[in-house]
Amino acid sequence: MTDMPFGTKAGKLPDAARPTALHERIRADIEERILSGVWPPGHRIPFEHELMEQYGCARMTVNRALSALTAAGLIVRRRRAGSFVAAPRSERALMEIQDFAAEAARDGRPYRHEIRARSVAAVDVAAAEHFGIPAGAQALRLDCRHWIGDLPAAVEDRLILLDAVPQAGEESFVETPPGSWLLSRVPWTRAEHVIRAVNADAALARDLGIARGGACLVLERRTWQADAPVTAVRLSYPGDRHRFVGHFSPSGKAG
Amino acid sequence: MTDMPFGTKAGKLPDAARPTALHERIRADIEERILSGVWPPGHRIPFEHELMEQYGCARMTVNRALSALTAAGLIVRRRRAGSFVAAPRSERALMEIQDFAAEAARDGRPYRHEIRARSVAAVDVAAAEHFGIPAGAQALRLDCRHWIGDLPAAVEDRLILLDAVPQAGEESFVETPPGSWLLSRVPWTRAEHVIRAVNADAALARDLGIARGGACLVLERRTWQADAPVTAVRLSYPGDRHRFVGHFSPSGKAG
DNA sequence: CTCCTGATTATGTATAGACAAATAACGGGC
DNA sequence: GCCCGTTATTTGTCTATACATAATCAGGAG
Repeated sequence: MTDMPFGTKAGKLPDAARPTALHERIRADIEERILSGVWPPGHRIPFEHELMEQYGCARMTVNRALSALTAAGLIVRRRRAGSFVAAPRSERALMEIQDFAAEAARDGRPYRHEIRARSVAAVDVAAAEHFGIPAGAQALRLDCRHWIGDLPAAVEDRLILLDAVPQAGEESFVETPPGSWLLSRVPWTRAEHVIRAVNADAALARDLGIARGGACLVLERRTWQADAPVTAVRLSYPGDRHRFVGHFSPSGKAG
Repeated sequence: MTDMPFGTKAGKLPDAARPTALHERIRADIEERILSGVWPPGHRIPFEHELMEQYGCARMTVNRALSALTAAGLIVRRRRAGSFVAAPRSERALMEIQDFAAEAARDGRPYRHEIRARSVAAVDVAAAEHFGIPAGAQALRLDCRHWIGDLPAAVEDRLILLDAVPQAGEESFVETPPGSWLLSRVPWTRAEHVIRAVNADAALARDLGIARGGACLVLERRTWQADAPVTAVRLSYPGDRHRFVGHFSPSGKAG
């Protein structure tokens, strides 16, 4: 290998558009395995030493790829121990707003949730319209209410696509609310949030314990894994008891 | 220098906590100059060659710092030309939601805004309370309304601190609404957003052309530049005509 | 004057080697 | 068995060098 010219490695594969730089390709390879779930959170990824041999390159090149993944928050590195797939980021900007347990803990008030309905069925036209996803696929539908202290904090109407998350079918969600459960188990590649304000109708007012017509925050979130929908949720909060807070800095990290 | 051990450079300054790694320090130094406005958008930062001499290190070390800044979107690099301070990011997650002109353009409807009040004064106790910033400093207070087509889209109540943005005192904001004006001129280091839902009182209902008690989205944003407040704004939107949309992907980039 | 070409220059990628720092694992002393 | 210091391993940082790539610029041909 000592005679091998530098820029000539990995000979140009006849493949389509691949990342041109080797460190980029290594990074993409690993990222793909993490996002696809092949390497779950906590999994130890190969040592720099091993990757270096696997790709036939210098350690600096591998290191560069892993540093990028570290910066992106996808892996965590520990000297002497190795590099590990990071726990799915829970606090990415708007993400944090559904972590009721954490919010309650900050205030020193007890948090709990109740599952009010749970069913497995194909996504019908009404549900598809409601959540903005295609109809037909098998999905778990959950109706859930969150409490902080003795006041309702939110009503949650959620769909979990069983194609993407088959193990959700076995889960009761009595111990862990569906949001946290998904957050800690399922990596996502894209998420979309919509925030609206609505006046509570009779049912919502009753469920949230507020006056009819009271202003409510509605958060709709849809999450994809490589263009396949994972989950869609509509969370309704009493407007006078809940606010969404986001911190930003130019580096992109949440505060 | 050939005999100089590697890790011993820059001898430990008696300073307080500084970034430990040199590439980290270079990155932080440059970031600071960009965010503080010393190097405005478009400014060419020193060549790797120059920085390398300035810090007495190898090019790889400088390159690493600049690569990080590129990944963060703070600089843009062009071969043969050099590295330049990037234009302020305009679409960072929630940031986009106030760009009425863009929103209107998407829909093909005309956008306009009106300045309903404009005054310069020291921040009094009531305003300090209202916006959550310290009282005392000289500030420009703006009351503004945004229209999309012939419907009111939002009411804006804003404070611009003249210590941080002195040139705002000379600006009428008739051509460019204050949000866009600030976004394109003033870099920020930290921003905080709060989103709430409220029932419109009589004044707000009148200004937005909605029924009294109608649900409204309220966005409060505060922006700092190195711990000094830059601007604070409260935007109120009709809940049935406005929604906040955010796209996220794991790499942290907005979609 | 225009178009093409080649030189120049700054960034992009990669190497091989070296030392530093942290820490998991091992082994000995009690 | 438990505590503690030593060792080995892995990541973190940096160097000095090399060649690749892209874009600008100057010069020459038409």
